Amino acid sequence: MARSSTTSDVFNAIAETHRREILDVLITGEKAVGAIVNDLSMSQPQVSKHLRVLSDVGLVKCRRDGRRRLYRLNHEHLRPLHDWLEQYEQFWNGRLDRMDDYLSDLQRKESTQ
Amino acid sequence: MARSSTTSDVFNAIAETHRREILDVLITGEKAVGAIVNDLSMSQPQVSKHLRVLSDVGLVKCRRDGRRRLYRLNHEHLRPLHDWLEQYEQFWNGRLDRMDDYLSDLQRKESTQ
DNA sequence: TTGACATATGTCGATAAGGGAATATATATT
DNA sequence: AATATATATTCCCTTATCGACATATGTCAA
Repeated sequence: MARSSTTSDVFNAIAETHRREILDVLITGEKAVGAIVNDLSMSQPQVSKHLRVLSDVGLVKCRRDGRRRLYRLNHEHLRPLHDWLEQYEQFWNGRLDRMDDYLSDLQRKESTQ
Repeated sequence: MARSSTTSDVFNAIAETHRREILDVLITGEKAVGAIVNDLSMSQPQVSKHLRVLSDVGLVKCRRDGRRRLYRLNHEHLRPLHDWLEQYEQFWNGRLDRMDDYLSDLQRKESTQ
């Protein structure tokens, strides 16, 4: 068996540097494919295909505007990643992380009330 | 060019379900390869190979103990993931997330003092 | 309608992944 | 020394990736 498909889940989808770059570009807001092509140095077909993958896993939504297609982030679908990562956050150091711990505790307490 | 190698960075390393499972098992603490093989339903060579990948990207550390090898998490190396994800956290909803925002603000303020 | 523009899709080649089975290596035991 | 145990490595196979290039699809404008 080969590696699991990039469209199988968010983890595989964001494993690609270029796809993360596309998401990063979309943070600033809705963008047409051409705009993304300009921002990053990628061919148009390349961008379209990566957008397809991102779309398949739900990380991105599309809207037509004339002959252009405007893509935007669909942040909620990064949840699985966030949730998985959260298990490990307690181990990190530094001020912000101690804060995170505090938050987790807080949430834990709330959820048992 | 094909997809970038799993050993190239953390993102690719954790794209594999089995590798995430291994990490999850190691959350409880140091474990020998055999123990991991027992916990998950994977062959020993399979586990060893995945451990190799995880080790290459630094997500896991190894220690010898007789003829066994004890593996443990190396949480800090999940940082890149955490940092990348953080950009998107502001968009999420719910109580905990509003808390996260609050924390980010707090840190931002502190860093500019 | 014809042509320009924006985007999507298909094909091909090179590369590498992940699993299975077999085997190598290292360490302990007798 | 011989054997058993624990783990790593190698080889082979099937499959999917990503990028390049070419082409199809869809939409607007004259």
